[in-house]
Amino acid sequence: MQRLHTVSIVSTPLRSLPTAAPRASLKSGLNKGSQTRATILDAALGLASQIGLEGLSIGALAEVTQMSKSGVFAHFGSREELQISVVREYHAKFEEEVFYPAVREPRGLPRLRAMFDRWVQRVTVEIDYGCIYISGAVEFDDRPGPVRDALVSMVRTWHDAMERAIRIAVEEGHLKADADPMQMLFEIHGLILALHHDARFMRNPGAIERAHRAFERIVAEHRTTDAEPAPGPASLGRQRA
Amino acid sequence: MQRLHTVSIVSTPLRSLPTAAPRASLKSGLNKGSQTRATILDAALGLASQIGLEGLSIGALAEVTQMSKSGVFAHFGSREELQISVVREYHAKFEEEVFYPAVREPRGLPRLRAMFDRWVQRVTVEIDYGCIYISGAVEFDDRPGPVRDALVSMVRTWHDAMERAIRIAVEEGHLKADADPMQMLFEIHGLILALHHDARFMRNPGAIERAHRAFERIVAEHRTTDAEPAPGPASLGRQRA
DNA sequence: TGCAAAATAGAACGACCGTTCGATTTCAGT
DNA sequence: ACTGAAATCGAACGGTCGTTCTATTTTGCA
Repeated sequence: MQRLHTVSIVSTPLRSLPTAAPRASLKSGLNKGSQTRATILDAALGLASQIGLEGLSIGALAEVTQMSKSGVFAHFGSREELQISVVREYHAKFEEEVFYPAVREPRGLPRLRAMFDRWVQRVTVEIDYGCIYISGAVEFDDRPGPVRDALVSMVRTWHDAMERAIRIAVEEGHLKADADPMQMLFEIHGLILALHHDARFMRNPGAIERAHRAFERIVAEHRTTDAEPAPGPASLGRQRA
Repeated sequence: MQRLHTVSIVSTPLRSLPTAAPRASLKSGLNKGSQTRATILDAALGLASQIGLEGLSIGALAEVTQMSKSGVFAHFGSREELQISVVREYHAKFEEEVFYPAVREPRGLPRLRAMFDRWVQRVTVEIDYGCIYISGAVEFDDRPGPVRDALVSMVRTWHDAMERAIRIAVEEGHLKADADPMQMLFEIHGLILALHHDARFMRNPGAIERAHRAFERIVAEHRTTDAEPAPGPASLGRQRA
């Protein structure tokens, strides 16, 4: 029993167990076991983001990884545990690509902007990959159980981090004191969801630009006069198309 | 081979047949057949909005409607056709509850506001019911086929109607001439998605108020000085909690 | 009222699902 | 190199799925 993967992004109930608790080798930490487990998990991530967490099947996963069904199964003990592991894996990837780089930016507007930019990237880079937070939220919105709980917990963690970034931008004097962080988060999150919808489902081009424009409008509305300069039109083309 | 399904809400290819075209009885138009078909469809609608279009199973549907599997099946000919029928049924309900009443409001801002208000209601009244447009978009965003096509077509139809309402508000002089209807639609749609997410998945109270506040902010930003009066705080409590 | 047609039931199908279990192979520490 | 443990396989299970077929009941018009 050792604790692996936390929920991180700070400030969440924390707590976790490795589900199956393999007798870890003392050094490298990479048994043959955890190695193939990682391989499976990676394949599962891709598969789940295409057909959804509910669509994830052990049989399909076995085929993709060239293993036997029981071989795959043994690593997780149950389908549900596999789903939860996938959620955790996605969360880890999300942190690595969105949160950690952004939090290294200076406090206030720059950090907030970095968070949004990277969030947008994550949602659109996965234009053929799918955001598990979003698809999972829809799949499990009235399907109680551990998978839903895991999803809610991790989405909330990320939202909290985002809200904190907004709050800091107020503290730093970049945003007006009467800005409502929860309201701003609500609206910004809406932009991400609309982007996901328009880009992935409707296949409308130009959704990325619209999301950025809307974000800048929201920021502009709450910005103090002495805040750091607007990003200018250059920032619209900043991210790789 | 006959061509079926309309899209309606005006201005779309139009055309329709009842999917299976039963030899209709000349008067009431309600065979025993189409009667039970309607019953099944109603149950399917409820079931699909809980577990999703993909989760819809003929067996479960048979159990709910107290029929045999083959009895249910016979009405649609295939699971896929059942799914498409459900989508169409939802579309019809959506039109009836959102579009038609709103389009009876005066052109311009009042109509636009009515559309949004009713849209919000539709998404939140179904707080234990689920919006098939939203869940379907996520389920089928990379699952090509007739179901996806039907979904896209109907969502696009509604979005077009909404965009037209915005454009009319500009023509009527309620919104500034430089307002960008597609951009506004993008942002407003984001509010609906965020509302759905926060209310249904995160179970955050206050999402409805936040959606309305954000909408008013968007409108205020583009409103001309001589437009009709702002709705005042009363409108926030207007819809049944 | 009678009778064809429509609607429904019931059983069976092959396919895939998650899961269990015992046998077998591969790994890692000595 | 040996050996116990970990990892993997292969077959089988009961269950549900969508679908097909044939029989039976119900319906609606003459």
